[in-house]
Amino acid sequence: MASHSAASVTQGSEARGPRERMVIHAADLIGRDGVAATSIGDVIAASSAPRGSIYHHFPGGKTQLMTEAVRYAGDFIADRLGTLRSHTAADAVTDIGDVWRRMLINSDYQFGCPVLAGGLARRTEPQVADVAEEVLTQWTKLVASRLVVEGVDVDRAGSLANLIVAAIEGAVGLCQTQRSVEPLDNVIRELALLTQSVATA
Amino acid sequence: MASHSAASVTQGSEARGPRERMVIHAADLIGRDGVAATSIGDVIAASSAPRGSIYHHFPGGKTQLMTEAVRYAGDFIADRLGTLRSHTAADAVTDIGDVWRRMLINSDYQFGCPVLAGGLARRTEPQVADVAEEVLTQWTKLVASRLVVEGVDVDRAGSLANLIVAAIEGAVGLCQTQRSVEPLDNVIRELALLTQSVATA
DNA sequence: GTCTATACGAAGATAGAC
DNA sequence: GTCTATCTTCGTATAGAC
Repeated sequence: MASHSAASVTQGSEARGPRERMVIHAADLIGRDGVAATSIGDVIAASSAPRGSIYHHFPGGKTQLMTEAVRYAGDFIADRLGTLRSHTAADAVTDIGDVWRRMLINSDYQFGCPVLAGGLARRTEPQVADVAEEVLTQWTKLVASRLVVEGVDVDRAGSLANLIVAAIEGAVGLCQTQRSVEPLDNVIRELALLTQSVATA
Repeated sequence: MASHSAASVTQGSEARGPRERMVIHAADLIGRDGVAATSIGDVIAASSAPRGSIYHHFPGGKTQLMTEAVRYAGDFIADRLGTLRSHTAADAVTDIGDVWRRMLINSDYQFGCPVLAGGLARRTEPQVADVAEEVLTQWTKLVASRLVVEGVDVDRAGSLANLIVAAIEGAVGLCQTQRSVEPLDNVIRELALLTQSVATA
C-alpha cells in the first residue's frame, strides 16, 4: 500500500496510464465526496495526470469521466464478491461486510460507495445514475445467486439479497457519518443471523 | 398539497416566514440533490425568499443554512415516528417504511434522506455532518425504544434498530437510483418478518 | 429586512500551439 | 498527448443604500 488513497479502490493505480489512473481516482473521490463535489481538477490532482489531455481522453467531459468511474467501482467490487471463498450463506454475508469494513477503516471512514453516490446524482447527472442502477442490479443478482447456491430458497433469495445490499449501503453511509465501524458490524451480525436461519429453513 | 415540492418535507411552508421557508426548502433540496449540489440560489428560488436577506437571517452562510435544514428534516421525521399508532413491532416497521414510501412516490423518487446526505458531506461540511450524526443516533434510539415497548429484548433492540435504520436509508437510496419503490417494499417486508420473529422469541 | 451592485474564486469547457 | 491561455457560467460572500 503506497499512499493514503490506496486505501479504497486505487490499489496498483500507479502502474497504469494516465487515463486509467484518472478513472480510478475519480471513483475514489466519488466514494468520498459524491459526484457533485468531485471536480475534474480534483481528479487530476489526485491522479497526477496531465491537465491538458482530459478532453482528449474524455471528450464527454465530466459526465463521461464520472460514468466510467462508477462502472469501474462496480466491477472492482463485483470482482471481490466473486472471489469470496465462504462455505455458508451466513459466512458469505460476513465476507461481503469485511470488504467494506476494510475500505472504511483504511480510508479513515472517508470512503463510501461510489455507486450509490452515482445513483443519488440522478437529477444533475442522469447518465451516471443509469450506470449506477445497472451496477446495483448486478450486485443484487450476484448476492441472490450466491444465497441460492448456499441453500436459500429461490423465491426468497431476491428479496433477501435486496435487504443485504440496501442494509450494507446504508450502514456504510452511517459509518461515514459516525466515523465508526459499529453500524456496519451491527448490521452484518444481524444479516448473518437472519441469513443463517433462512438458509437452514 | 399545493405545489410539486410539497411532496416531501415542505408541507405548509407557505404559511411561514421567509426564514423558515428557506430552511424547509433547503431540507427538501438537500434530500434531492445533496449538500454540495444545493446552492443558496436554488434555495431562494424554491422558497420564493428575498435574495437580500440571506446573510441577515443566516450570518453563517451556506453552512448555517444546511445545518439548520438537516436538523429540521431530522425533527420532521422524528415527529412522524413519534405519532405512529401501530400495535406490534412488525407493524411499527411497516409504518416507518410507509413514511418513506409516501415521500418517495410523491416526489417521483427524487426526494431521499436529507440527513444521510448531510452525513455524507463530512469532508466539505463537517458541521452539517455533525448534526446529521446526532439525528441518526436519535432516530436509532427512537426505533430501539419502540422495539423494546413492542416486546423485543433490550440487548437485541439496539442492533436490530441499527439494521432497520441502515436498511431503510439504503433502500431509499436504491429507490431513488431505480425510480421504483420495489427495493423499499422488499426491505420492509424482510424487516417486518425479522422483527416479528424477534419480538415473539 | 430587503435591495442592488460587486468582488472573488472555482469549475466546466474550448482553441490553438507544441 | 499534452500544454497554456481563455471564455463563461456559477456560487459564495460583502458593502452600502433604502
